[in-house]
Amino acid sequence: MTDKKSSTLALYNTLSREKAAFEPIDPDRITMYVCGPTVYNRVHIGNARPAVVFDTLYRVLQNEYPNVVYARNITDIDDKIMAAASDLDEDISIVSARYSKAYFEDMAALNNLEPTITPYATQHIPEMISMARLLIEKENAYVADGHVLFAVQSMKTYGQLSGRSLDDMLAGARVEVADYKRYAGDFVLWKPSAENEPGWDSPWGKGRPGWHLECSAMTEKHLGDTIDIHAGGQDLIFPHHENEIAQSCCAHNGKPMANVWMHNGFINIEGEKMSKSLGNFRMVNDLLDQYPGEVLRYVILSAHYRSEQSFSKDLLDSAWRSLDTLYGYLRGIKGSDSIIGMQTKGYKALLDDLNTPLAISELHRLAKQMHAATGLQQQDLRAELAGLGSLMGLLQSDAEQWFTQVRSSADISSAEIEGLIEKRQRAKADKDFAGADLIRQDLLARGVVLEDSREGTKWRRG
RNA sequence: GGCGCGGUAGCAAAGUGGUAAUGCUGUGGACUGCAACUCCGCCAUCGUCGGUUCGAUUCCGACCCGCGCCUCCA
Repeated sequence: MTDKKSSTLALYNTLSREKAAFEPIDPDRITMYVCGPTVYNRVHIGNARPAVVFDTLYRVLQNEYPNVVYARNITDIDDKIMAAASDLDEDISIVSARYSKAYFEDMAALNNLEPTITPYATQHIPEMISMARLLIEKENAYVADGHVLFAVQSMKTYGQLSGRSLDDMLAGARVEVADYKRYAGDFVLWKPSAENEPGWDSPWGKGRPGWHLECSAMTEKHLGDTIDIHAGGQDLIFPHHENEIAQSCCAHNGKPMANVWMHNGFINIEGEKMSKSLGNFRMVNDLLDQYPGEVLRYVILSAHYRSEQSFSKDLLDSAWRSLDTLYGYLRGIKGSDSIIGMQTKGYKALLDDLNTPLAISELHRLAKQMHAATGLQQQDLRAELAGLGSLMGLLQSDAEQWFTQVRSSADISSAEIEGLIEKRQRAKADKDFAGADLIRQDLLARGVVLEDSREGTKWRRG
């Protein structure tokens, strides 16, 4: 942190379609908003990508600036949650509480830091109502049939983020034209709730907010009218972010909602987008039964965030082996220092629009170099490796634990393993190699790999 | 139909106007009682065809192929 900054953070901005140097509105208070989950189910690995990617950005920003305010919301009122609640015959608040808790657990398992603020939609209903009201006053919105609708034609620049004209948008076949809409592209700010549906009193009767309004209201309240960075998955560009911009910009007299808009690519399964409708999604918690969270994180960070990313069992296994190699180097070298070298190739890679694949290659380079070095130099390299890893949420576990941690209740205990290793040691001393090999094979069959070295026998669960 | 992204070794994945990082896999060897780990080495001319250039995978154009968005969606 004492290094003087020589490089600058450059980020690709969806709005301008180019990479540009990041210029904070207020260097003493960086503001970032990332769209969080709608909590009606467990999340899949595709939902985890933005969380991991922008968590990494959060870490880099924290290293660059003294005060970073990172908000990631929970959408806890939505028709899908209502549907899930009705299926389960539970109150909507029970469903959303269960799945928001599950989300936090999954995100923590992936080594994501907790955001500074986690706003809940249902706790911001008054703010949403007042924003909808303001938009009606400014004639950007109108009331029709119990709904409040945003009139997209009232905003000249509507469509800028996604690069579409109004005509283009309507050319698509999927626009549902409700008869109360003045214009087919208008979207809902507030909609009426039936007696048996959750709702809040409003000037337009009992109802609930539209999805887009939630994020605009929460961003305004916690971060301000114009924020530094707003991020999410590519599929949010249109309509979600486009509509957020429309709402916030019109409510704030034309001020931009965010200076930088960032969007991560999708995760593909066999060349196709992972999605709930295709049924090819992998739930994070299911994967966590089989892989350490760090392996999932490594996979996510091994591709650039804007690219689409392949996902398969082979990749998970390969990532696991890569981490084993890295932790293997770390295993024999004690030390707890962590230094972030701001002039290093790895750090510069992260500053360059989060080039995590390049930064990971630096992790490997540093680890090898550390392995070959001795003494003080080795300690320095170890600290640098830990420091670069810390920016990506990698390599922060204890190396010994990484290899020996029990992963399932069916695992053989560490004490038993060590007992067998001792027995094998005696067999080897007696030149009973057949007996020694038998023990080794037995352990291998039970998921334990032995590694002999001058310092003795190391083992790992593999 | 409109808008956008991509095609780099077996699998992934960076990158650059001057003959292509890194990881996993495979493979030859060293180490080892044998293995495992580790170490040394090997394995691609960057979708196709043209153009610009002394020189292009990297710039331009055309074409082929794949993928995404167009109000459920990270």
